[in-house]
Amino acid sequence: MNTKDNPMEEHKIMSMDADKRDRVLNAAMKEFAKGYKNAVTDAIVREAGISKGLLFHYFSTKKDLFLFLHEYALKMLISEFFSLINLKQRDILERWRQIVLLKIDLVHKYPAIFAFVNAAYMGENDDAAVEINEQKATFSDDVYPRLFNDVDTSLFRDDIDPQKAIDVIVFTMEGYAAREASPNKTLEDYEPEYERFLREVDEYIHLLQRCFYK
Amino acid sequence: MNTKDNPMEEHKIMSMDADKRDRVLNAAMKEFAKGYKNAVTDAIVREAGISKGLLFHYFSTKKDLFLFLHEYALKMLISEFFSLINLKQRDILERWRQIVLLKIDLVHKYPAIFAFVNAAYMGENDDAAVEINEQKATFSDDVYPRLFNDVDTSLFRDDIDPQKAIDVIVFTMEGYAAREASPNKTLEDYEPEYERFLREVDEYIHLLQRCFYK
Amino acid sequence: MNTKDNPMEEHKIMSMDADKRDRVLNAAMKEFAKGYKNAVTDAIVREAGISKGLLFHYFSTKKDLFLFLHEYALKMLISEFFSLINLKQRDILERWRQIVLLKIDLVHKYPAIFAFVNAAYMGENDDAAVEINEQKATFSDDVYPRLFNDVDTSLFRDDIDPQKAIDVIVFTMEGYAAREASPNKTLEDYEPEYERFLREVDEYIHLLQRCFYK
Amino acid sequence: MNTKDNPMEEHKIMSMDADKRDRVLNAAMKEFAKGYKNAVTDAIVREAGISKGLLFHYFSTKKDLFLFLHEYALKMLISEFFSLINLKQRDILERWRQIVLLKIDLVHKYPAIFAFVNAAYMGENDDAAVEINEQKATFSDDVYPRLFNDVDTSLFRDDIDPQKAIDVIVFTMEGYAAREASPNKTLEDYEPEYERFLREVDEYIHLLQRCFYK
DNA sequence: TATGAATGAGGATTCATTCAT
DNA sequence: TATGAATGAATCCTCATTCAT
Repeated sequence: MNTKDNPMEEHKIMSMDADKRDRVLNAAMKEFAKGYKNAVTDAIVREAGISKGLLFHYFSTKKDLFLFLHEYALKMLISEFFSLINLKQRDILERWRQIVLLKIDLVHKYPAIFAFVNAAYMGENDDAAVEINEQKATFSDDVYPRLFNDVDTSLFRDDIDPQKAIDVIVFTMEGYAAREASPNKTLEDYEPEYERFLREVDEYIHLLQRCFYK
Repeated sequence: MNTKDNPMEEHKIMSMDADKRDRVLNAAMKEFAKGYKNAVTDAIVREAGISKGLLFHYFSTKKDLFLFLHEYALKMLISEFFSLINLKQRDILERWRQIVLLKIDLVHKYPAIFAFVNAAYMGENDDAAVEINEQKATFSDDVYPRLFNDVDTSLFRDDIDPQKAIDVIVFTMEGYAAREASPNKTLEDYEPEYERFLREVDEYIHLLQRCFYK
Repeated sequence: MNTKDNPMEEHKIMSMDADKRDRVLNAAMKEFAKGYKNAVTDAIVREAGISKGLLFHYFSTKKDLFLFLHEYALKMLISEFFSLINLKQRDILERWRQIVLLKIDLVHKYPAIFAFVNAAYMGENDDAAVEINEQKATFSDDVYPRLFNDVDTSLFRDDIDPQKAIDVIVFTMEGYAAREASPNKTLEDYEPEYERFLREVDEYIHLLQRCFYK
Repeated sequence: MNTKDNPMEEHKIMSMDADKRDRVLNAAMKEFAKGYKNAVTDAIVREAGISKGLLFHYFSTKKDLFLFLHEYALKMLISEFFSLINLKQRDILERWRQIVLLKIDLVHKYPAIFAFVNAAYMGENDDAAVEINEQKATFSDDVYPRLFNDVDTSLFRDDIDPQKAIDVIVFTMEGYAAREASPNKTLEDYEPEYERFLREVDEYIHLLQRCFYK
């Protein structure tokens, strides 16, 4: 992930006019949210208002576009995320509450990006799938340490392994999010539920505080 | 879910010679593990050793085959799973250990089925995707209650909500499984890791016992 | 059309049990009413309640079945028609009235046969189309002379060519029938119109009587 | 039928290079002369010298192509026909002679179009068949009134219904044309017969003049 | 850079016909 | 005779990618 061989910085598309580039990338994300195979390049160029030829001038293949986009989306979300989170708060459970609120904000700010990243699967055996999974792995390897390495483990009871406790907290945090997220729901469907989400998250937090903290 | 009006029992394919049917269904699962769109009917018939015409004699469309297969796979796994699990053990953490072992067994017994069910996506907005999601939802609605409704909640500390505690346990159980499962790994890759898995699972179990139980 | 090389008499199907044969031929007519290409052998055997193999035992190809059926239907209609018509009446206009009534009767008695014969086109360039057209030509060559050769030409004005007058009458008779027949109408649609038909036919007859007859 | 919202004018194909478009439409007509089902898209593109993809770029389905073609052919024949006919001549029998000559001209000028329009069936119960029939009905409803509404009925004998007389004339005109036209004949087959045709047409005309006119 | 017409291999589905029983 | 499972060539349509301008 060092800057030297970062494919993004050197990608042809970066020399495109910024406005147009945004149109292309947004159109592509929107289309790829259907899944790689279901996405059609024609729809992308139509939505972006550019020609087929130009798309393939900048991205030599559909796969190239997809891979670039995935990396781009992931990087954008990460940098946005870390620019907003307050890493001063070293109580992991309090941080969790913060993360939940931040995630809700980001989903609203970049709904298309989330939809795209979630849908980015491509079917397991495809050649590009490997690269995608590597990107996702890199994402985790990059993000989780930054989020959870510096937490204040002195808050935990002395008779428990802090790393395992952190794991349980993270699994719960993500498990709950996954349970509430349904592929068929739209942003509007979530709106009326936020209060419940926050209340339930607090209940998990309190439970874990009572059990894991001194 | 009762056997009488189970659409599976009445499916044309059930009148096919059992051996051949198994070849077809296995070939189809293997191919669909790539994802719906990536799967090619030609590959299925080649692998199954039957003609294209015969496949479409039994399944009127690719989608029909896919949907049948998904239901079939889910039902088979569920029934196999429940025929092996000991529901007498009402300590949820002990039951978890059992489930882990059972899952490892089943993954070895039916690797293709697991690969298929995991990969079964179809691209978000397809009409059939809705059916798949319904099947998956039905699966959860059917399986989780049977696994976790009758656990002995008297083991939990009196000052915690047992349902939330169960949630945390289930999230941990599944989160750990998901973290260790990688789409790029084959069965052989897991082999040398089982001891570590079991040790780590035990560590989570002990942590939660110490924190959640009286 | 002489008996010696009449393919019908010698056709394999004639050795089939009469009831079953009727089921087959009716089913086939019904299906071929959609047009040759649109007709599906599966539908025929399903409707007839016989096996695919048996159909192809009796008719070596779909084309054979179609051709046999066409000849069969035409012959049946002709013989039925001539068994009912009174050829004593030698006034061509009176005979026309008779023909109209007879045709209405026959359409009601054998709706499927009429539907089939009308639809029997097969697309011009097809190899079988030639044979069909020959059968239709033979039909005309066979029927028209029997219907119109023996009419009483002495009724016509002396200053007109009787053959041309007969032509005009036949053209009118058939043109009117074609104009009223619509491919989208069913038998029921015609029901309430018969009175109008008969009245209009009479008007043409009177017009031609007044103009052509002495 | 007004030009403004004529769907033809707006069809994608109209943006194709005129030469190529003609090749495509001619090839399609030639192929569809076999009937809708017998026509094969491969043959069309081979004959037109374009790729499969291009055909389906302009016509989203085979049916779309067929329907467009039918409307196109009908419209072209009608406009050509009316641009040539002299509607000053209000004697219907004289007009008939004109129509016959005109038709012969048109059949020579556009043999493929005539072949196509005659063969355009599609099999009775298809949804598109309904549209075809509507187009044909519109055609008749459009053409006949323009041809026969303004004829000079004062020429007819006072004791006959002019409308019925016109009907008889039209039926004769069309009946004779249909009798002489055989689906198996090619243009060359007709060549040596024109003199006979014209003579016979004149005979019918004289017969009807003598009988129907004052 | 920018266009969009053109390509053609690839894929799902149909259906007449065969053949072992 | 009778069955119906099995075949596979034929057909419509899709879509990533190229290329002349």
